[in-house]
Amino acid sequence: MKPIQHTQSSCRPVVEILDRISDKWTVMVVNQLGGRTMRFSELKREIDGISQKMLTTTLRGLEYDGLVTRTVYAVVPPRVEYSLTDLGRELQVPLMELGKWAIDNRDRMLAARDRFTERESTVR
Amino acid sequence: MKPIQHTQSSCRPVVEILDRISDKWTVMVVNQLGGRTMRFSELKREIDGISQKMLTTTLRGLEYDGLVTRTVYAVVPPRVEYSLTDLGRELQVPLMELGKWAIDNRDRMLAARDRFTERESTVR
DNA sequence: CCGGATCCCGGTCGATACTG
DNA sequence: CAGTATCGACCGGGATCCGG
Repeated sequence: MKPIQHTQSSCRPVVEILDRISDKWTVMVVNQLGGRTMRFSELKREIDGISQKMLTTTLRGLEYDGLVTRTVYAVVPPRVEYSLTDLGRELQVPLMELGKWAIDNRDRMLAARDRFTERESTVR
Repeated sequence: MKPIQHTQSSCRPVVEILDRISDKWTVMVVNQLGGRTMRFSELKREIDGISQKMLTTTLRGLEYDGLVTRTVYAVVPPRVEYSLTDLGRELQVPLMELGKWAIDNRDRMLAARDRFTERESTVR
């Protein structure tokens, strides 16, 4: 009968949600999709380094979670468009800040890595 | 000689940084570590579902990236303490907002999943 | 041709056991 | 207590095939 420490992190459910939204490709896709509607190939072109398989998987997950809408046009060649839902646009707010942090602090992280490596080589 | 579209997402470097900071366990560790210093076992206890291996790996990565400080006390039993650096505390700001979003919108995501599943079964 | 499904392979993750 | 070692399971990436 231990008292439950209700810190946010000791909850399995939160981990489960974080596992979906704090994924590298999820962050990239939601940030890229921001605002406007985009085609599959357009997303693939813009998001550097993503494989078509992972883009498909990520978009399916986002659709399942109600963050993205998928619209198929029965034309040839096929045309499939993706856009954020309301929930997706709300998620985009914290994700964009994360992306901004990444851009702003990249150099500091790289510098820290250099210091770490250098420190290691002097200690040994 | 194609013109470079300098949208944030088409930069490999940003993907590389995002890959490190938008990782499930990284988010959990930084959020848990917020403010105060913690021991290895304390982190392991608080972060639900993390394995000792992934905690070690994640902490090593965070140390390498200059986000966390690792302090070893030469006592027996061993005592190793971890705390956020200045850079880590700055990263914590967007990460906590992401965690907050996860908590606030969990139900909406679960509801969306139900709708998705239901829709699938009716279409078929 | 576009969007995506499938197969194979290599790397990563997790559980368990062991050590200073 | 705070890790390392090991091994099987799973996941991501690339190549290839396919349906409209």
